[in-house]
Amino acid sequence: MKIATYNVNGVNGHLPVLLRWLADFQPDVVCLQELKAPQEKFPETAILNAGYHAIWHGQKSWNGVAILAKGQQPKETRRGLPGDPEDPHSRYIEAEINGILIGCLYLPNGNPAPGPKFDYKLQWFKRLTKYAKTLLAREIPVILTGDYNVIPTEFDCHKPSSWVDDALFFPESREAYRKLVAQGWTDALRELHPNEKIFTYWDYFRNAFPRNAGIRIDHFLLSPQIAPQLIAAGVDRDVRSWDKTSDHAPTWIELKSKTHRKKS
DNA sequence: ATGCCTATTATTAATAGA
Repeated sequence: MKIATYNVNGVNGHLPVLLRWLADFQPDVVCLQELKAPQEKFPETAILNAGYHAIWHGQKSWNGVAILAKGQQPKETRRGLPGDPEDPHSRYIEAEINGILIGCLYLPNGNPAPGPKFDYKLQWFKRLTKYAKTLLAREIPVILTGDYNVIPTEFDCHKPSSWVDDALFFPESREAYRKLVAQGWTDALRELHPNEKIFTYWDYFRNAFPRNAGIRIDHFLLSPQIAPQLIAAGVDRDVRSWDKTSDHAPTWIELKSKTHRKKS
């Protein structure tokens, strides 16, 4: 079972790239962020024609998240994080698929930092961390994936010195991520590739992709009830080189199916 | 130190992204 996360940076603006990638890669589940489309402008028909059923939470201009499942309807279990009913941003949606609870999140960017946007980022992080703890307490297979907008360590970026004034790399952001993972989550890509430079985002600026000046900010966190099934993880870097592409690349994991697990 | 580039919304400039 292949599960991917992809910050599309405009689901309509980059629809051709999304459809081409879906056709090539054939993931079973996809979490999308930055739809940048209101609820009624989600390209449901095009995605259905590609073989995927979807749930989504749109928003005009910014944010927006979706979960796609190949050949089946995702069973929605939540939209919006608990803790602030007034929060107007569409940044969290959750579904049950094949007995796995999948949370798709788009954590706030937080720039410029410090400032009110950074405060919002840390507040949102707190809500996520609190909610994540309740998920772990249920002792079920859970995957929290998406654009965390956090560079976890110096090793997760091309040149740490150029990110020190950025909300993605602020000590508070990294500490919040560290605390979240320390609840008992497995950072899937780092787990399987502890010594590899892995990037999921490259600036449109500065010729960043050809220079491989990237950062790792799209993450998969696995609960202990699903982590043992992790068999592969990676980034579809090629997609970042396509014409009219997002500044993120699709990031994915592969899980052993339960029936196979019993054999090994 | 700053802007670089790109998408969206709304009119050619502002805002946000990271």
